[in-house]
Amino acid sequence: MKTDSGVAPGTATLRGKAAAAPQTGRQRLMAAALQLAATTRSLASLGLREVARQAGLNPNTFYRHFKNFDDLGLAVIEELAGELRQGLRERRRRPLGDALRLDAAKDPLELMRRAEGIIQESVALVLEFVTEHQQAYVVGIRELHGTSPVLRGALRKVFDELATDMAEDMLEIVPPQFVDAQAVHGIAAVVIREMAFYSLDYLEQPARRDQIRTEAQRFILMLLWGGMAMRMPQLLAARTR
Amino acid sequence: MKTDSGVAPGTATLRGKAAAAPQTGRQRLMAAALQLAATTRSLASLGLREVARQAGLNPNTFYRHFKNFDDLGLAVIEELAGELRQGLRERRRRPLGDALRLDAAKDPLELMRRAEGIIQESVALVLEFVTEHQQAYVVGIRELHGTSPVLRGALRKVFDELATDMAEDMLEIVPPQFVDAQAVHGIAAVVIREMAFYSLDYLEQPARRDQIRTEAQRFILMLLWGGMAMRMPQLLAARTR
DNA sequence: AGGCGAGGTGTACAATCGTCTACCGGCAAA
DNA sequence: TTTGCCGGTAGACGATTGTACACCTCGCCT
Repeated sequence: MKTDSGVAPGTATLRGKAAAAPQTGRQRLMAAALQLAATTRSLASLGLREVARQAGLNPNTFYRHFKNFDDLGLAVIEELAGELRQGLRERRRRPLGDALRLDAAKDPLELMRRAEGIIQESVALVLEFVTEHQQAYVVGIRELHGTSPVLRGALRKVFDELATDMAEDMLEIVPPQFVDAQAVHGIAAVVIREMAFYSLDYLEQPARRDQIRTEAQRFILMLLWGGMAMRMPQLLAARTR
Repeated sequence: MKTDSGVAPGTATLRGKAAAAPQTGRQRLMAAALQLAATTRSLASLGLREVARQAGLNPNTFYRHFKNFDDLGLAVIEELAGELRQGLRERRRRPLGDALRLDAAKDPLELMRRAEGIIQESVALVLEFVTEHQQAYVVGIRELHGTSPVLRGALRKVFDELATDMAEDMLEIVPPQFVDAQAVHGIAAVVIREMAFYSLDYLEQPARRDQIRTEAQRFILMLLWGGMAMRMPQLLAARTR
């Protein structure tokens, strides 16, 4: 393995053979970087030649498409963020028929009982999505605390958008007179972040998956209870007064 | 800057001059690694020569003390974890006189009102401690999601110990009949993790410090409310039934 | 007095890195 | 038809890396 072009030198003349992957060079580089980052090391610390080798391309080709490594990172994030956001939105919409919408007129206890079911499905959906996009998720979380301020900023924005989406959906489910609208966004942000943690565990410890799932559900439910209780402390006080 | 020994070649004959830092070589290497990791890049991706240069030592000296980079990382983590845990414990004990202990006989509303004050102090203490150990904290969080399974495991254990400490203290403050003991540990774990996030923001955005502080306080309080509400749902239901 | 191991230094080497310059095939616009 | 550009390759450069081998010098133990 002395040559730089690694797996398949693929001189231009042989390119036509077995073209099972009609990917453009740019996509191949991004995929290679993602795979390497997920298994080997941090995105920012990848080698230019390393990525090119993994992609089966000449090191110089990298320059044609990206100038920095931050540039590549941003492209990867942008692509994956779009996919993730859209995917989550689609799935989260699906199981919520009108039958599941919580009636504002019901009492809090009944509300929470039904919220429990909805949360159960939502958590399952997120975890399912995560397993399908394992690489992207691991790298995303890694880079969220990484060394590149550019990537960190981009990822923070992505997470914030996800939180906004989730808050929006939560407000559709739980009527606003039970929880503070601003608090809902805060809850969503925390949930998104914590789900990242749970997801890592979920991916790495397949044996504990059920336990992690119920743990995540309990946590979200607790946050919801907390939001309600803070909004209506008199409910808690009602009994002792 | 062509030489490897960087700042001060410090040949053995000149060593005596201005020995303001009586550090052993091992400590110097660890300090150098920490500083580089905090400012430059991930701990695992540091260069052997780079660290030695920063420490003002010969590259080969590294081998005398550590074999892997994981080895160095573990040493750094171990040292800092002890310091952090002890520091936090000391400080958390200080402001809690008997006067602040919450009486189990009081009603939940009064309990939460007083818990608010305690949380306020606790958050302030953590953030103060974080500002003092900025480097260690940043690196710790970075490496918690890093590429080295060894370091990740070690850091996870550290965070878990911190959570256990916090849970212990919480149970001293909030009587167990108001919250589930197991849930308290869960709350503490989440709080520790989230405080890590808040701390990063706190360090990076000095202008928003006050806002971040109150946000963290609100979050913890909400979790506490949630824990109580889950323990005693009949309190919430009491009003509407 | 002698041995010896721990901590430190210097030199050397192969490998890899990022980057520069030059070359080439196809394809689209002129 | 020619021109120009886009995506790809080849080769070479100096710099930096991890590691191996050899040497030195304390302090401690016997």
